[in-house]
Amino acid sequence: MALDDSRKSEDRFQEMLDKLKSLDFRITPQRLAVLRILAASEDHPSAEQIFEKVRAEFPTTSLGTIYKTIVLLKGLNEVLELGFPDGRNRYDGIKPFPHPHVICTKCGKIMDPELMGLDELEEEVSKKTGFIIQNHRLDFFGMCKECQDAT
Amino acid sequence: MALDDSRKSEDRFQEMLDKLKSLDFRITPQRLAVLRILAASEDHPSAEQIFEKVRAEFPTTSLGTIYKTIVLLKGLNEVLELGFPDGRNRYDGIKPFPHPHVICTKCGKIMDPELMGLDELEEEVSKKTGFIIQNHRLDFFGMCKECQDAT
DNA sequence: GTAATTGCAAATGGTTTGCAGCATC
DNA sequence: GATGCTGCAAACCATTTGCAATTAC
Repeated sequence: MALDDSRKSEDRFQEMLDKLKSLDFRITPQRLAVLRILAASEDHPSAEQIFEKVRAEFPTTSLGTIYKTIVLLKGLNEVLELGFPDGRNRYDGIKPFPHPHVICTKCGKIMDPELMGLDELEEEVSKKTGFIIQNHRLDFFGMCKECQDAT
Repeated sequence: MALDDSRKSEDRFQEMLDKLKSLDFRITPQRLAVLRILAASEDHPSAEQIFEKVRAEFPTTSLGTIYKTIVLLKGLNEVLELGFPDGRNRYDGIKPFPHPHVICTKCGKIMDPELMGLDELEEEVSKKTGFIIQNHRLDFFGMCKECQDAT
């Protein structure tokens, strides 16, 4: 991880921690571990993956606590849940707002491409349908460079 | 339903039926019922909703058979599955290819807005990430006109 | 001290699976 | 008549829930 990334991760961790403190939620070692991992994970980890990492530094933690912490952070808009119908949900604590994703259907890698023009699309949809749009989700599915080369 | 819609629905039904026949799948009353309902449903029904409608005309049908038929049609690219992480999946047998959806978070209504420029977006993503894109999913979430007025 | 949080275990629920009997071709 | 399909019931499995014990404040 580059110095710049490590700096961003720390900032993001502090941001989430401040939010929890300001709302009088209790700061437990388990929650701190989840925050630290979410702030440092560029790879959109699953609940299970977060669990394994938390366990490494705090072995008594249970999976239920991971889920409860995620629910809490979702409610505070501090983590973005990428729900998938096969039940393998993934989480993004770095950019906890809607943004497009590119997902490798072979290895499961998830990346964030930078795309313009989504806000305009949202406005177009609103005009054409009369909906008040609150949220969106845009996923592209395909095969990543590494998996292509591995063929 | 307008005459035009009823005509389209019949065409679509025939299209799916022909596909099943050409591939030597057996034509059962249950399958015919599912095809007819999918071809006529603009509202992106759930498996349960398809089940209820099939049951109305063919009471011994089981939910398992509905799911098996859906799996079959998915494999033939004759139905689009809109999977949701809460397990309430919805199906589109009329336009069985990726297209954007607008979803009412209050009443569950799903509409198809006509949007341009998605193919270009797909190409942009491919260039920027090196992925070969095979598929995509674009959902907008919000509140429909009727639910706004009901407030 | 007390109210929130944890850890454990059981429940949830849409979908999938296995299999015996039945219907299609 | 052989094979594929149906109906039933059990299994699946990530997530949620209930509750007694523990911990942050």
